[in-house]
Amino acid sequence: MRASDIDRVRELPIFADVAPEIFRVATAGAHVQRFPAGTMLLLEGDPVDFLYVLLEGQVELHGTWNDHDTVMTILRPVSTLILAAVVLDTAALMSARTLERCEILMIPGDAIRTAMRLDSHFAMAVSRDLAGSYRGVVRNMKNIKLRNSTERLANYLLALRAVGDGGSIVRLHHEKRVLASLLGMTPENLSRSFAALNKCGVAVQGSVVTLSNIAALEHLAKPDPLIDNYAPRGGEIVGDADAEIWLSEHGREKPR
Amino acid sequence: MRASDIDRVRELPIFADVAPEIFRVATAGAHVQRFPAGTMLLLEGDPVDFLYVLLEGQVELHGTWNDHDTVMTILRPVSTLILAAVVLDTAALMSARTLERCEILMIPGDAIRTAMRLDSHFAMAVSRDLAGSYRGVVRNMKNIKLRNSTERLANYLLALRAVGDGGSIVRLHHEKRVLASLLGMTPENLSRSFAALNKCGVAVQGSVVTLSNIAALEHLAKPDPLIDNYAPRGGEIVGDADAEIWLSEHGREKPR
DNA sequence: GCAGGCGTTTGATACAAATCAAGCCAAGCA
DNA sequence: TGCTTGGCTTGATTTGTATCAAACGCCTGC
Repeated sequence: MRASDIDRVRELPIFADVAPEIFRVATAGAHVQRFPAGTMLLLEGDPVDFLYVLLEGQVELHGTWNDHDTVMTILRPVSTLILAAVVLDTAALMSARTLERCEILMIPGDAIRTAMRLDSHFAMAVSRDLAGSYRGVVRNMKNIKLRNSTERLANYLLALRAVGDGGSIVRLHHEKRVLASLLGMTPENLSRSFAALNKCGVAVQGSVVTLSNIAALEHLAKPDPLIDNYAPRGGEIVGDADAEIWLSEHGREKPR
Repeated sequence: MRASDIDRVRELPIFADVAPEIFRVATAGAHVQRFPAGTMLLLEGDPVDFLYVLLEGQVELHGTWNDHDTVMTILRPVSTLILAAVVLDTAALMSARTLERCEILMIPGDAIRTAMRLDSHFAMAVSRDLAGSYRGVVRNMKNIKLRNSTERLANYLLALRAVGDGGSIVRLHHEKRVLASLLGMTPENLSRSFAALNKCGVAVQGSVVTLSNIAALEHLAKPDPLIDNYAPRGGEIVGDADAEIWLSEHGREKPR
């Protein structure tokens, strides 16, 4: 591994508190690898030998059943992939595919488990990462079970705005068919949901979306801090445990 | 805490490998409490001060939004509740309610976090529990996004059979309206889904379900080890990492 | 420039699920 | 016994979503 890579890895949340010698154990046999867009990194059901850490690019996790498939989440840097499977030393439940050119750190699963055994701080960091991921899926599940597709889209747009510059113009990060699957609908219905949001001041042109009436959009979307992982709840001070928040396409919470 | 309670707690997966002095730290200030059926243990958004360990009874975790609510999972002994929130020291994303009389061990969150810092084996056990929970929700999510309601019911019945005695008669563990919400449908549609499964040999009488044509039911359900957490995949030997499996109403995987 | 391909949009239709409204049934109780 | 209650079922209807089909726009490669 190159020195510049080591520096970047050092900054990952899961390695923040780790002693130097443990860091060496954890990253023993680790290497950074580059993948082109559209690469299948991992198929669901595969045994997992490496922990993947996404340093650059976007990766989609998706699931398949009976000739259907659905995008479960989309990860952006810096995120771990399949940490749960590594911790349990078991098969992956989701497939992973690069959506664009990616740079990924691959760490042998054994090294991760050994480092956890040797350093409680590292094991705690892993726990925090997993706890954040767990809560991410729970939020996602509430989103799917409690809202209809237009409401999900509206909240997605508001979340995009919140993690961006907060202006009234947001850019979609993915192809619409990918976004549709992530939001649990068909591409056709994503189109129609966008059309339905016209009356809330939403205008789409390619991947650029203009939100000209945030109040109306919020009235329809009814964003909720227990589902949508952004922005502190009304008037609270930022800085406490849960106010520091981070979004990865309705993905996971940021472990502290 | 009574000596008999201590013995039971000792057997919990997360305390299996823990040194005696750490066990004492972790359970400092812990106590067992009994709750009647229908008790709200925790409201979503509440700060979480205790880790709950369900020793007896059933607890439902549910989420709310905009006057709707949905059952996210149902836990049976022995399970931890809201471990993720305890690890991150943050607010709960789901409400918890007892479905029947329950016996619950309550451990101060501070004690858990301290014990994790002191003992890497305990921190690893927490990681495994969280990893199992994470994978449980992922399975649940795939179930919801990839299957229609009748398919979900069919798989639920097969899962019940698998964790039971494997006979052709299974007992539903919950009221039908709770089951309906858990499976992501209305009570009315649960009725209709049961009716639709008649042609696969499914007959319902109250909470007793007779499955007289497993082959037909499986043909419709198409159970998948990457969604339905029971039974080893075809012909594999039980005993390896993931074959030892355990179901809690499509809940979580058993941490080893 | 033009042809082809692919992602997207639009419309028509079919299907699935939620909702609304009765009615049923068994348990609890006066 | 008769009454009420709550959970469950059944039917009619509406709403939401998927599917099918066609057309459009855009980019690419020839």
